[in-house]
This record gives sequence, C-alpha cells and structure tokens, in this order.
Amino acid sequence: MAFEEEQRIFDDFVRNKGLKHSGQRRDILLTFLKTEKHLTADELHRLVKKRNPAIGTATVYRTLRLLGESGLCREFRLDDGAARYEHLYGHEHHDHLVCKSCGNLEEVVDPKIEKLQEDLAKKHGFKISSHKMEIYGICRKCRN
Amino acid sequence: MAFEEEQRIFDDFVRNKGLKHSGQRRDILLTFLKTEKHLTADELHRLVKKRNPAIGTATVYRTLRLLGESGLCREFRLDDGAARYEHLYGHEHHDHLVCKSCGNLEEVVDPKIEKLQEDLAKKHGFKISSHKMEIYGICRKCRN
DNA sequence: CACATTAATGATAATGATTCTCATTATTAA
DNA sequence: TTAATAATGAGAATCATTATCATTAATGTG
Ligand SMILES: [Mn+2]
Ligand SMILES: [Mn+2]
Ligand SMILES: [Zn+2]
Ligand SMILES: [Zn+2]
Repeated sequence: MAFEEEQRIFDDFVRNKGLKHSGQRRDILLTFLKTEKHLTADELHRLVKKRNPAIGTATVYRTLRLLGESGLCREFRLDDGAARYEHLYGHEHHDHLVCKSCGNLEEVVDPKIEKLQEDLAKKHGFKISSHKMEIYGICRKCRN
Repeated sequence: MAFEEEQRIFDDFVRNKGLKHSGQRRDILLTFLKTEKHLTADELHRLVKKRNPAIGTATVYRTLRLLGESGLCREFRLDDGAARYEHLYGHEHHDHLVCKSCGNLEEVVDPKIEKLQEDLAKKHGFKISSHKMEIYGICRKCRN
C-alpha cells in the first residue's frame, strides 16, 4: 500500500492530539489520497462509500478538518460556493485555470506573477498571509 | 438626486424586459448605489429596511439579480462563502486586498499582472472569460 | 483478556444562505 | 376603470455544513 508517508503524518497527528484511530478515518484518508481531483465533501463521501457504505456525512467533514489540521489537505472554494479539498502535502503552491465547460481545474504557477503580487501588497503596506488566483474560461480540450 | 445615469440604465433594462417598476426596486437600487462597500445580501437588506422596513429578503435577492443582469452590479465571493455585491457600472476591473483583521477590501490593479495572466492562459491553450485574484493578509491600518 | 475511560460514529436536528411557492397586491397599457 | 400580468412578502424548501446525543469502538492498564 502506498501513501506510507502521508499515513505516518496522520497517525502522528492523531497520536499527538490524544485522538484515536478508526477504520472510517483510514478509509477517508486513503480515498482522498487516491485521487488528484479537487473534490467537494459530498463527492468524496460518494467515493468513500464504495469502500465503506456505512460512513456518515459528519464523519467525512470531521475527518476533512483533521486532514487540514495535519497539513495533508487544503480547503478552497470556487465561485460556485461549495468547499473543495486538494492535496497539500508534497504539493507546491499553485493557482487554477478553471474550465467552465468540463469543470476541470488545471494547476499553474507563474513566479513572475507571484513576485508582482508581493510587490503590489508591499506598495499598499499590506502584509500577505495568502492569496488565490483563479482564471475562468474554456480549456484546450473543450475548445476542440 | 444623483445616480441619474444608473437609474436610467435600470429603467431601460426593466422596460426592455417587459418588467414593471416598483418602490421596492427603487429603494434597493438607491441604497446599493449609495454605498461603495462590498455588501452581502443581508447587509444590504438591513440598510434598505431603514428606508422601507417592510421589504422582504426575497425581494432583495431578486433585485440584486436584476442589478447584475443590467450591468450595474457584480457578484463575487470571498473565502468565507457568502456572496457579496459591488458596483460594476463605471468601475474598472480590479482585484482585492482582503484584510483578515478589519475585513476591509482594498481595490487594486496591476496591468503587468493582468498581462501575465493572459500569457499564462495562452500558454495552456486556455481561453479566458474572467479571473479573480485576492490577496489575504493584514492591511496597513491594522498593522498600526 | 477484562475493564474503565474517553473519543468516534452516524442519525438526525439545527443552522445560515439562498431560492421557491403561492396567495395577495401593485403596475401598466388600453 | 379595467383586465392582464408582474411584483411582493411570508414562509416553506433546499443545499452545504455543523451541532447534538445516544451508542459503539479504541486505548491503556492490570
Ligand atoms: Mn489544485
Ligand atoms: Mn471591489
Ligand atoms: Zn474543459
Ligand atoms: Zn485591516
């Protein structure tokens, strides 16, 4: 089984917090790790239920919060409102090209833009803690 | 009374759509125009009720949609989930510096960043329809 | 292993934002 | 003034997410 590194991180996190392990948490973690998609809690829940049909909504949300706290995942939201989750561990910061046709998210980074964002903030006396940039449009595939 | 231009745009829009005028719509429009803040529907509703206490929630949402369709306002959402509305007519595209301490939004534009965003999309064969960029952190005032 | 302690779970209720439904009222053009 | 029809507001419905709580499972100890 892969993801030993991530599993170890989560195990350590759980132990250090005085929490307990559970089959549900393991199922959710592995299902999350197995996809590189940007899933909503509901989409992840559907996937996890293939592995363990009894898992409840609340447990998915609760575990997602723990994954966030342990540094394994990151929550963000597009303009559609629902929260989405993506891998954080071993993934550099990046922004997204969001296709309004197929819904796919392409991950991109432009160091020049990142630099200019810092300059822009500095010029306004603003201390950055994070930023987000999304470009909406039609992806190459969908344009044919 | 100011905002003649915006009022004419809205009147034309209503007429061309075969809709009707109403005191409520006028109250909501004027209240919206009078602030330069980035309000949620609920915040706007509170303000409008000072002018007309009987106005209902649904009417605020319905009118906000019409303002959007007529080009007078733009909906967007920060990472907190709730939709916010800002003036669109007579306002250039801009991005936001979002202060996590006082909640203030500062409007900014950097033509160099805008240009690099286009280049970035082009490089990926992506056809842009819009984009959003938000920088989160602490504003000058809040840093003391 | 048996037990006590305490965290985890899942069903379900609750919440907050937004939309829908519908009976009533207001606007408009004739 | 009237007939046609759009607009309104109250409240129900919806959707994503969180809270509550009785029950179950995990953990450390003897
Ligand atoms: Mn991503
Ligand atoms: Mn703005
Ligand atoms: Zn696409
Ligand atoms: Zn501030």
